[in-house]
Amino acid sequence: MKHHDLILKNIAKHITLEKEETTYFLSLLESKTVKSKAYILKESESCQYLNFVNSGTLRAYFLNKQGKEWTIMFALKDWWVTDMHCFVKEQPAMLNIVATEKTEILRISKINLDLLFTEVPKFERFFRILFQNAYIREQVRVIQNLSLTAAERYEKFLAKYPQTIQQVTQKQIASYLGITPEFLSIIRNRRAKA
Amino acid sequence: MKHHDLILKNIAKHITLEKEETTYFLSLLESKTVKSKAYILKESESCQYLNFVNSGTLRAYFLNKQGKEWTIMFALKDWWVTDMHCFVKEQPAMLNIVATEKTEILRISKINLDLLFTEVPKFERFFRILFQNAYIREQVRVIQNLSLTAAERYEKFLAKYPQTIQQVTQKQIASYLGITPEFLSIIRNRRAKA
DNA sequence: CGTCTATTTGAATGTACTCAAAAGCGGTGG
DNA sequence: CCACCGCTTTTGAGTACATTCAAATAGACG
Repeated sequence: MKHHDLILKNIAKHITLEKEETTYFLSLLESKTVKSKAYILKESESCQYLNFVNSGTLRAYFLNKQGKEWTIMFALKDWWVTDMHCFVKEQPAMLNIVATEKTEILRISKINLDLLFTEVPKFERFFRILFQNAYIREQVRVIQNLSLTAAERYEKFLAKYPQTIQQVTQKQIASYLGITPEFLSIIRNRRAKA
Repeated sequence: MKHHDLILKNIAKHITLEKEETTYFLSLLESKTVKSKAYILKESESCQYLNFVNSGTLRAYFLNKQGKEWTIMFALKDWWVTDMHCFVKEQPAMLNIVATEKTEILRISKINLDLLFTEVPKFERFFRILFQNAYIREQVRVIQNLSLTAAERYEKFLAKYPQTIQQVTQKQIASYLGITPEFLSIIRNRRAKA
């Protein structure tokens, strides 16, 4: 499988590119290999890139004032991820993004993305649909966080993410669910008995 | 102030329209007055419209299996609102949308919106930016729901929404914050003392 | 093998909920 | 215009869900 196949497939879900548009698009991308536990973004840094996960897994998290981690998302293969707020508004990052295993990304800088929108306006459509879906997903998560117990949220998590989610610790899952690792341990224990 | 001034200003925040594009866009809109407590969308109905609030306030909420309401958003003047999931995927609505006071909306059907994207591709850009911002806002809400206590979330709510938010009851605010009305009452009581 | 971190377990505590009842408030009809 | 009805808000007691802190155990990695 070639380097760019996955991202081109991802894009083909929503728009159809001409050959020269494809070439142009690919020319704007940078490829990068990220070691397990290496960061591609740290809080307070500038957030210049929108990242596509070609293989591996990234985890984006937020550190609150008490120094606790809250996981915003696990970005698996075929996902897009960045600190969107800071990428868009060109402000220092609030999120940290770290690889939970060896990960290959393709990334595009804000400058190049703006260029892309100008040169190939079709991409406005692509990202319109991408953000539309992202918005819907976050809204569903808000509803679930409001209306479900921790145990129910854990079930949803298991249903949503494949078991293949490598190297993700329970501590990290707990921080995604909004609970302590100790309490997740209790939930898992009860669950195993039932 | 003319009927369409607000929505045109809203759009002008992100894209610039030619005169005939403006005319065409306006021709796709329907205007509608909604009485206080009237619904513009009910669960299981088809969700055909994307709505712009010209004046007044709408409230979108979700009913869970136990029959409890969870408020997804208060859409004030100058906001866009619909059950996005069902609008996009053309599925029965999961949300209810109701006017908390007399409200004027401008709405566009899915068919007309698709037409608009074809005829005036600039609107892809407009909605790309709109959804991008919506996504960022929901993500912030997720972070806050995870990492803040109910009392802290209430403070954020007060800071975010103007006092002018009419006719909104504490019960509804509680359902937005993810707590019971009883507990919001306690929070307000403690707050008044401090 | 030793070290470091993750996970489990338990006791004590805090946050938020349920249920019930009283008080407040707004709208409607007589 | 007032009385009543229905809904919202408040208050309180008892409870459940989830956290904190501490200590023991298990796993991962160099």
